[in-house]
Amino acid sequence: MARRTFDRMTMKPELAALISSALEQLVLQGTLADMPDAPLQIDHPKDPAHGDLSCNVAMVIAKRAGLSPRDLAQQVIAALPSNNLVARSDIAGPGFINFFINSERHTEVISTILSALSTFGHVDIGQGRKVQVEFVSANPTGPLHVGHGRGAAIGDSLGRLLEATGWAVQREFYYNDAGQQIQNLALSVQARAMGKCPEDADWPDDGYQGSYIEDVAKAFTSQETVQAADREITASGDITDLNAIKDFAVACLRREQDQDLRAFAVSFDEYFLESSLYDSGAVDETVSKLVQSGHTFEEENALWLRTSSFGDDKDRVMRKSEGGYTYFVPDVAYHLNKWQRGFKRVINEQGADHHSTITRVRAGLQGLDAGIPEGWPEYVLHQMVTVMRDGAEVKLSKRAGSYVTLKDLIDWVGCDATRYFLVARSPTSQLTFDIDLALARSNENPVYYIQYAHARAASIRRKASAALGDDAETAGLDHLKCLIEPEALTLAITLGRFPEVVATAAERLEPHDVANYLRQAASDFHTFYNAHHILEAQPAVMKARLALVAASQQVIANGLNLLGVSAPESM
RNA sequence: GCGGAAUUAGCUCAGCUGGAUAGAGCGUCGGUCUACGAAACCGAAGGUCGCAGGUUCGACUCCUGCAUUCCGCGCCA
Repeated sequence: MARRTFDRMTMKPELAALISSALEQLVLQGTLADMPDAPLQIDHPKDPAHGDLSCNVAMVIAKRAGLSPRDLAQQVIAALPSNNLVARSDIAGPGFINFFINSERHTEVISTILSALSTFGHVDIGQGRKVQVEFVSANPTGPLHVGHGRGAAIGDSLGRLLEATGWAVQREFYYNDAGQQIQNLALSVQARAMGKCPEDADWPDDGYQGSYIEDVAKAFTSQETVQAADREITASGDITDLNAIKDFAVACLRREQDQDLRAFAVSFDEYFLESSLYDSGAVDETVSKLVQSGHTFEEENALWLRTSSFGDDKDRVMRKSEGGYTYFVPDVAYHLNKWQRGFKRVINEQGADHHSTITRVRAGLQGLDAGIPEGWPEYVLHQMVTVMRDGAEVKLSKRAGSYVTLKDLIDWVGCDATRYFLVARSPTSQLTFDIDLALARSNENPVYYIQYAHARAASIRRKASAALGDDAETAGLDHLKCLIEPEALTLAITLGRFPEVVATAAERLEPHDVANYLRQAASDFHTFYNAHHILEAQPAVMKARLALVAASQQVIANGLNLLGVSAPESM
């Protein structure tokens, strides 16, 4: 039912139906023994000479039919029912059937866009089902770095894509606020508060060295008050009270991370604290369930989980000989909690350096015998980011010391460019972030290239509306058959592909598809703009072109929105 | 050593889950503003898709080896 919104917006299913009935016809005639079992494959050819859509069915079934692909293709074409979609069809190459679509069918999408507006591209695949996207999930032990930025850009964009495809999305940030690293944080702040430096002999092992630790220490000793997402803490100033330092430091860094994320236009529905799993007893409960299920054993004073019976290469310690749990135990408890909250679908976006945790967490969940499917949860892993400037790698940040922060990037190149660059490449590729390119205000820079297309469209429409009033675009919908130039038709075809791009990007969990599409859409728009004057054409043509411009602006805005990048009216 | 990811034009990267002559952008070279925004457009040059086999009508895509790079491999998180 909901699928039909999608179907109406693309011509593929319509063409598939025509070909299917042609094949049925051939079966009735006895030319074919039966219908092909695989679904028909219909593609957009790269070469315009190969038509608008093409189908390979003749090559696929030729052998079984005992005919040459080209002969079979000829028969398929002859058996095609009459319709208003296909203007012409050809046989090409080894047996492709190429279809040329009636140009009115290409431009009718303009009406669809101008009535759907910001919902054009939405496709109801999820049908309101719940999905959780967990991303960023940085430890509150320091500022967010560029890797977190990549996770934030990808995760948030995934959320937007899933929303656009009909899912009820919940965005969650998991705070590891209970482990050894938090202890190190508190010790580092304490050391700073006592006037020590990382160079000193008695500086804590594995202490954090960035200058932000000094800031936290100063704030603590001067008894400042910090407002983090869900709590307010005033520092006692007592530098012997390690727990007080810990709570205060965590609050400080959470606040800083929250501010960075806000500057990055990323927000969350839920901040889930690891410590709450200890407080509620969920961790102990998880452990005893695993023990009951018989998937654990004791050895050398420690409790182990047989992760190797769930695909891990060796078994893993759950409870250390000194009594504490290893980090993946609360992770399992956390994911059980997600399952119990009713998320039949969960997507975790993380850095690829955490790859090894996947097997462990899934193994723990299987060991619970809680009816959780084997491949749950899903993971999207992104590879490392390196930052280049003036041809050299940038490694240090003033504030964090050892890594470039997300805030550094936003300060250098702005939120839009940062988000675009971090989301525009496949998560599986290592990413080189070129500061000089991101700063360029020219066609070197894809962000500005796309935004410029949007601003240009807005500018023409402002001029048109001042000269002609606001209804010229609507009137243009009655004259769409005036759009006959190849540049106009190419643009309209590209605009019409948008819902398919959104659906595919959401299904494959690959937001960079949208970035690539936008570059194509912007390019087609610029080409059309340069080839044909809009405001000086004959009235009917002018109005039709204005409608096309309005539709282009809308689609580019919708696409940029999926990436969390702004769509400026002027630049 | 084991596991994961990557390898495509000088550079940065796509390649729609197996389709036609492998594509963009940048860079290089050459054109286009007395008209709606030149932050743009048009054209040219540029390739052994890391290497070797295999699967089939058809392979950058799938399978098996090999090479190189990155990331993991703790009773750290």
